[in-house]
Amino acid sequence: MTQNLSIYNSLTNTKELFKPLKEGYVGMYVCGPTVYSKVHLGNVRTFMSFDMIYRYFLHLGYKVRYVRNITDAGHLTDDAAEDKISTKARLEQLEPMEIVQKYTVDFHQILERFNFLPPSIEPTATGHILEQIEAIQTIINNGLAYVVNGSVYFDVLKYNEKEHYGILSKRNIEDAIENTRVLDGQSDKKNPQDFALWKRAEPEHIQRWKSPWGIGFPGWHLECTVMSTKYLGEAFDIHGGGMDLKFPHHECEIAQAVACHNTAPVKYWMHGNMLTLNGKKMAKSTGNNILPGEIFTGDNKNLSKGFSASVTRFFMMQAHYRSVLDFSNEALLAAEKGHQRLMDALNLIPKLSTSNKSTIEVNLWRDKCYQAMNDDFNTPILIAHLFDAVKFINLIHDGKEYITSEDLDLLIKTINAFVFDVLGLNNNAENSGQATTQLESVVNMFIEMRNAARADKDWALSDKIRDDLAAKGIYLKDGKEGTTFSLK
RNA sequence: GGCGUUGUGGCCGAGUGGCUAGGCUGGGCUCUGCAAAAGCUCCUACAGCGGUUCGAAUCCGCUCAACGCCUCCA
Repeated sequence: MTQNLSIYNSLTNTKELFKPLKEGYVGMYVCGPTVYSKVHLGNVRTFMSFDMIYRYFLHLGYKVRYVRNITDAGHLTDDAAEDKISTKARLEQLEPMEIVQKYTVDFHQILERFNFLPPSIEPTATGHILEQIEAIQTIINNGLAYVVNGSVYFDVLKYNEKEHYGILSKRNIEDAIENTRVLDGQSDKKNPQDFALWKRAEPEHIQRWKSPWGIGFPGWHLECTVMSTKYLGEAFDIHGGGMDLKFPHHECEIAQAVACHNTAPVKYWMHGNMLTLNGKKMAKSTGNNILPGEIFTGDNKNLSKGFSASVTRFFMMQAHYRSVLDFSNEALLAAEKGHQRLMDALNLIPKLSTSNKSTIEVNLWRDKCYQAMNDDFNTPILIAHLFDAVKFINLIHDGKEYITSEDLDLLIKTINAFVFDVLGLNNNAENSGQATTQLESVVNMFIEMRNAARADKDWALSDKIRDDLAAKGIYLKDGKEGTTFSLK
């Protein structure tokens, strides 16, 4: 089962059979958030894709070390020698680490709400300044970086003499040079393509550390190289991130790693695609975004109502992680109904009766689920198969198909594994054990009263009970084998 | 301007050189006191124009459109 998993590798632009560097183990690094503001739903999508991937590896029995960093040292902006975190800090009269703390907590709370598994290690850039300085020194020693006025730059042209800068993003440095815009304040660089490894801190700059080249702060590409190497080794299996990080960020990571260790750092590069809103990429800077909190409350001009975390997750899992997904209220409403249908079927499982023969091929169905996931984590196909199971369950419940207890066990085991362990969905209706049991007994009481009324053909009372319960979010359904209810 | 991706039925979204995606919506039927649910069923698409092929929506070319990266960005 684990042998035929194939992964689309952005480095080769092909699907490749996944073979871990060390049998049975997976090392995975994913670029985490810059904690200078609230994450928006687009950010969440990428992390969710890799959460699903992490979950599937675990499900297959791999020992996974999943590293996802927190960028708390800030990134350079193009027009000032200071970074986002420091800029915001001054505006709000807060310590940089106060901003970091605030938005790190926010990030964690959001992910927890969406039922994310925590990564194995969540290192911070500020916690690895020493390692970054060491790496810079190594690159300088290897002749691939130079020092100017207290800053250190990576010498892209020099690197490109022996290596290919652009191997991931499929660019040629020569083309890049021709098309580079002339930017102000880059006179320190030998070449516009060069990127900062260490940046001198201006006097007003708040985040600053001592280094052999003076007081400053690390360049934004370096932390990922240093932290991935430290926790996963000089070469590791999977590096993930959003499509928009491919260039320059990931390209620079490759160059830095090669410059340090003379070895390609990553075997499989994976890139999740963007979540768009109104056909455009979500971005903090343009205001074209939805915050996760707004999804829950519905407090956004693009939303007619709030949606649960699990519905949102289901919506995202209905698209392949490498496809652009467009967010819309209409799509969310559709996802909500589909999600409900899936959960209703799962709730029906305990009520199924078994037979001495099966009229459905559970083994075949199960294999199809694995085939879908093994084909580059194709969750939309998996979900299509899950709806086949929904149909099975409903038909068995209606007495139109039959299943043995062995097959039922397999069905339950498989569907639970995929719905809850791999896709990470929640079944809200069965969340709180005791409360649910008590609610169930009370609702069943009403159902009995209503059945008595129906037996007397007292439709007025019967309908009143149904309508009043519906008004409280409890919906009755009259099936062949009695009345059941669902919560909304 | 350079590099790249995409264009699928009312909507969202998979996939494929010839064979059902799936979800949502709408129509019909079964069931039902009614409704809901469930089941069955119908509406059967692949931007446009050429080319390759026995056969293309799937491969190639061009056109149009959209998006992403080239600057911080999931």
